[in-house]
Amino acid sequence: MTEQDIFALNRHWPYRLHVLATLVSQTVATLYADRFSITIPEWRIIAVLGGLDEDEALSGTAISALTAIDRVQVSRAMARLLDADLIVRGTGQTDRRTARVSLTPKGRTVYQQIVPLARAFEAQLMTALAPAERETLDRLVSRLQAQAEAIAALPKEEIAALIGTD
Amino acid sequence: MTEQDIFALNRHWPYRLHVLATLVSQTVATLYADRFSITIPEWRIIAVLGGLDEDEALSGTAISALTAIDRVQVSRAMARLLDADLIVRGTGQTDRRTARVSLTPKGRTVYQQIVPLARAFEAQLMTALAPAERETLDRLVSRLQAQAEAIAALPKEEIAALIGTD
DNA sequence: TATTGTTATACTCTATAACTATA
DNA sequence: TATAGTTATAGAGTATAACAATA
Repeated sequence: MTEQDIFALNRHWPYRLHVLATLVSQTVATLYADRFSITIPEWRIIAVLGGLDEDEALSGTAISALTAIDRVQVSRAMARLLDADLIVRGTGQTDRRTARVSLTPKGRTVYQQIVPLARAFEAQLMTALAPAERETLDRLVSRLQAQAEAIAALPKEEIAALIGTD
Repeated sequence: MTEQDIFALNRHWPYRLHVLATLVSQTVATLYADRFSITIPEWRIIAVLGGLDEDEALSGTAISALTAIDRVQVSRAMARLLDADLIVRGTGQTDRRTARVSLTPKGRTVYQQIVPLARAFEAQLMTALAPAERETLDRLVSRLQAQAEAIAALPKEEIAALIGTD
């Protein structure tokens, strides 16, 4: 077996992306859990609700799309947030199947406290890169994300054909 | 609330990294599950064992370090791999606490089949970037990884001090 | 019939602690 | 006492399916 035939896991992009994202998520998750007793999915829901005007609200489906959390998990995270009195939910006026979810005053307070924390953590992480490098990373990661979405959207047989192993 | 005070989740690096890594992992996980009935942690263990010479072996602790999977999860993934007859484990000769884990012939066959699949998938993903851009991404992500590790290694109080919110 | 959302099930991940065997 | 590894427990993530209410 020659040198280049050995598979180096730590040079493999799916692995590297997972290790980095997991380390970042876990560090942030610990911060949020310690200070606000909320999980990452709960934080993401608060984050999208916090951007709304006072009279606005989102449905579960909209929250799912905006947070990349699936419907079932949104439903469960919302149950916890309701229990903690951080969100309220009403019923859609025209379509009574849809929920109208928004932050309570208590939820808004958490939002206002957690956003500076999220930004400060991100700033600390990104000190590793110069501003121009951050823009480069932004561009490259956006293209990778688009490619990953394109591959994931294919039927399984087409993925198999694409990677030439069927 | 002015425009820039609104927190945009989809511009937040911890979120972006997580979404990308998760999408990639899930797509790959489905491929591996369909063809080899193995999970991502199992694949990673096979990947590091596959790089060994015939007479070499790794301990559980070494596997844990090389795969970024914690001891407990390594133990459980190894139990599944033993059950599937993909690995064997002996006992260290000098230190009988340590395991000596290596691939079975069947495990080596899986390794030889799955590595081209992993490489082909990665190649498809990385078609989004030109070779020079891949090198740039490599460099930037390595620096981010180092910074994330540096932050995660700090005691909680120091992280709090670092992000100036205590 | 299709969609919104909840509930059920099952498996994996993650973290912690307790435990054993050995050093 | 410390380390390698396993087992137990519990909370959270993930995927699927079934279901109720509504459209």
